[in-house]
Amino acid sequence: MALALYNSLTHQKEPFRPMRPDAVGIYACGPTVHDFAHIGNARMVVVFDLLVRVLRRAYKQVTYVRNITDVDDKIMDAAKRNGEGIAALTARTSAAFQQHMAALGAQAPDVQPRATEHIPEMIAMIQALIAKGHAYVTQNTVLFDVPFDPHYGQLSRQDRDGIVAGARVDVAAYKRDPTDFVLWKPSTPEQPGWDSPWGRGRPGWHIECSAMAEKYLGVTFDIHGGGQDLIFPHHENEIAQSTCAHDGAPLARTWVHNGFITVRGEKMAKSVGNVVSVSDLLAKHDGETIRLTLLSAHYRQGLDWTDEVIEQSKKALDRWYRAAGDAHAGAPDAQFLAALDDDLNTPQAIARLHGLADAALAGDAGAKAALKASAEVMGVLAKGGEAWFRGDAGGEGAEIEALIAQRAAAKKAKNFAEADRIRAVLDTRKIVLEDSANGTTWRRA
RNA sequence: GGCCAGGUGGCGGAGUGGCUACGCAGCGGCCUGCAAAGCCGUGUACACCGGUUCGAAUCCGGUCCUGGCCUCCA
Repeated sequence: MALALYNSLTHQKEPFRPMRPDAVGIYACGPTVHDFAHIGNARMVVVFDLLVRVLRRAYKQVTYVRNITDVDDKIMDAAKRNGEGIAALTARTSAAFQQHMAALGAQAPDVQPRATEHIPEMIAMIQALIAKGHAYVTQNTVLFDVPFDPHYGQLSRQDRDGIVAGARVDVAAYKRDPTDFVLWKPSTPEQPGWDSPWGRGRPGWHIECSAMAEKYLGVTFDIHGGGQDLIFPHHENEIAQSTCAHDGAPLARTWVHNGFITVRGEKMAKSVGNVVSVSDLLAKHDGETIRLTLLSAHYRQGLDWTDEVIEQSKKALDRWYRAAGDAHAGAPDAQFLAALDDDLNTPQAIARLHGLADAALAGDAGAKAALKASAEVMGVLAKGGEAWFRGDAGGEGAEIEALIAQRAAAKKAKNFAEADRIRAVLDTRKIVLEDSANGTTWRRA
């Protein structure tokens, strides 16, 4: 079965057909590195990581570009608050981002362009837009002329009147039309800035993605995506800039947007004070558990982040590791792959993994190998069973084995009170014992 | 107000015009010295009201409710 994806541009699920037979270009809007990544950033990363893994199985050459926005007002504010230079801040936060996403099993994109390293490309695109009459200069600011673009609003299905009517922000006086948006704006001497035909300044938010996508993927490419909040205005404006700069050539053929995460039923926001950071989660949970939780709901649905859903994912992984932890990966299961091909239907794919685990636990070696291989396509079950259940702490091992031996002796002597006491002691240390015909093994809870 | 998603059993969460989703929790049992793990069995679901149909939770119309976006946002 071939891959089908829901295209937010057409509002329907479509068979995916790349522009070239063996090569796919995909661009995802990455983080603005003003702070450490939160679980919402992570969902986008994990969803697109999975999409890229699925694409790589089907196409020889997949080019995955995910940008890093390292010039932005929030970054300037954060740097000021921390008494830290902007370069130091973005170096620190983007390094942490790489680390945290790797811990979630996300492979690095092929290209991770930074906005600050592509200023000339942005200036060139802005100049082209001015030359074609799609942008105008006023007060050292360059603005995109929205009413001049008849196709504006096709992605978000908003017309100009609706945008104006719903506006929550005061319209800057220098705009010809309330919907016009900034391509370039002046910087004060203490703000980061670059020389340009319009004076020293910095780019607007949207132009970086248009310029960098063109540089690395060409004028028109296969897939563009990000969180669904980016549909408007960010992606709408990208489409406007790119298509107008490229004489009507579309920016991307398929648009993929992932849903939002709520935290215990509430919107996750700084103002609510419930932002869940990836680094905090990694301190308490294995990256695979977090990854599976992020994939436990379909990517376009909302996902409510609670301790219960994390616990469920942990239990699922325990079971799968028990069923196939040390197996050699075989070929991934066909039903599993079909579920992913169907617009990344991870809940159905996960259901299939449970079925394979049942068969594997019943002694089916083929199911065991298929479980291992299938789960690895999803980016989980990649460790050995030993590593999963016991972790790296080797120093404790000998001591635990000694206690297990003491308990075995007590059991042999029918001294069950002593045997249970030893088990209880280990239990307080979150060590669980499992007796079987072949002896006793231990694992961390 | 405009645009877009949704409302499924105690919870999480797919799907479908007629056939058990799946998982977690619960309950009963097997196994076990007792547990853990594993295994077997087990329950009430498709927001509401109409309509189409042999048959709808699934299609159509209406109602109610929830969430997101409407120039900071993954």
